[in-house]
Amino acid sequence: MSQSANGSHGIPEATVARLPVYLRALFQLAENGTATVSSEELAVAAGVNSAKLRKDLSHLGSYGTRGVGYDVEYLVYQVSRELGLTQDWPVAIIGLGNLGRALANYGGFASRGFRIAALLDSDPTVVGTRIARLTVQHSDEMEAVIRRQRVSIGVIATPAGSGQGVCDRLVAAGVTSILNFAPVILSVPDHVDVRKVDLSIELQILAFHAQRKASVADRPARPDRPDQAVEAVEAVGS
Amino acid sequence: MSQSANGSHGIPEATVARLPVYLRALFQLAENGTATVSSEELAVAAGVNSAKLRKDLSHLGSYGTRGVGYDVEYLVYQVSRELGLTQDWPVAIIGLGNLGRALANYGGFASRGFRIAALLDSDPTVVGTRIARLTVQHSDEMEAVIRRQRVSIGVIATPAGSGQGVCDRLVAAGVTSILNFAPVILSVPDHVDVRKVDLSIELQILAFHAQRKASVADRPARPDRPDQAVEAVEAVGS
DNA sequence: CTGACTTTGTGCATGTATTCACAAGGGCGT
DNA sequence: ACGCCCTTGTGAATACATGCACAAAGTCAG
Repeated sequence: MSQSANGSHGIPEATVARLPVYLRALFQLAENGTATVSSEELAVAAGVNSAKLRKDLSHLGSYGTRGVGYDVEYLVYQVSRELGLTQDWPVAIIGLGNLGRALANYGGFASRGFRIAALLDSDPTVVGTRIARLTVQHSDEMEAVIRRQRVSIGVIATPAGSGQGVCDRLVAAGVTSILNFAPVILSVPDHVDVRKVDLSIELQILAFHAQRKASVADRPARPDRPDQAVEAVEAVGS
Repeated sequence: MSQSANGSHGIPEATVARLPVYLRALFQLAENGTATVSSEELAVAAGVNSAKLRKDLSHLGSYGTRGVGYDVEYLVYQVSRELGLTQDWPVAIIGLGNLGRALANYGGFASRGFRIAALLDSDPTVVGTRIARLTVQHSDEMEAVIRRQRVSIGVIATPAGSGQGVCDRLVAAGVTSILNFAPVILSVPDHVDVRKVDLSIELQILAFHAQRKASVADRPARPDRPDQAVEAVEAVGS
């Protein structure tokens, strides 16, 4: 076959970011007992354009059947494999405040290859407590725990102030994938991947669009309130 | 005409997504007492290329001074205003499981114009409890509460199964901005904005890159394990 | 007042992503 | 066995985003 596309470094970033969405839609279909799905149906379920979906899937290989569609189970396997979900990814969560606890208890976390292997915190009143069947260990043990458990993904759920420090120690201990929930911009060496999840940023983006909608709807003028100055400094830390 | 850019619908989406990051960097600088900042410095603090930063800011207007840089306080105000943060955005959180509670207690949430105005849940054992100075109300009250509090942004923190239903009710009650934490693809009318925050998706993206790194480092062959089939259906619900 | 120096704002080239539209390919009924 | 019909996979067109490189515009020293 004309195997071209699927090569080992050929998948665009935008496509990678959508594969998990497709995977979720596929699981839903499988749950419903659907055996076969067309690009159009899957695209609707995933909330994207069908041409985009087909092009995305074509980067993994030619797994559809013309005139029929895609076999759901087979496609689930191919996408999972491409994303690396057929192997085990031990995850460590650092910081067990409200958010860290929520993450530790979140069911969907553990599924699909991700396994919470360690919980770490520096607060002595939290260390030693059990959360989601694991005992919280002290941050001093970070390096040892990471090596022992072969942790490959670190989740930072600390206050902003500790974010960079924790990140540096994770990197030093050999972690090369980091998911950051702390509202701080992390700097890391090139070989380390960081993804951030930041609800404050998402809210601000929503506010931008909401403001636009409001100013269009009401009246094209007076979108702001010039009399009320913004309060200058807002602590970014915990 | 030189003034062109700043028009009422001229800001690219990619730029909007970065403005909150710049804002955070600016707050940090202001906290340090920095009065003026160059595009290069700000770019480093925000983790982007300086040309990109300048182009982004140029979409809001010409707020820098050549040879000097940007006045931090003034830029904070301009970016805040552009994002709509100079006005009040009442937020309702629906679903007060681990995640909802973490969000309600999250300090950074309340700052910068966002104000938690209501907490809603359908579980009778949760309704009536107080979280972060607010009493949890029953979901049945959703429409009334949203109108009374003039809620404009809804945060969905329910299990996946309830996500679409809650979303529909929010939309029906007039909410046009939704932040979705439930692992489900929401479908909404065109005039409604949805942003999703999905840690499982972020982890999968990290896994993809980690896998690539591993297979490049180890040996260019054998990136997959053909003997170990993927376990087929994984419930997506809570 | 002048000229050297700094940093912005932006034209242009390049790269990446999306979407259209259709030929290529495969199933299925007859 | 054949041809119709459906859906994939992809070339080509378009739209969007990034980054270089520099002229325009300001500061500041003397």
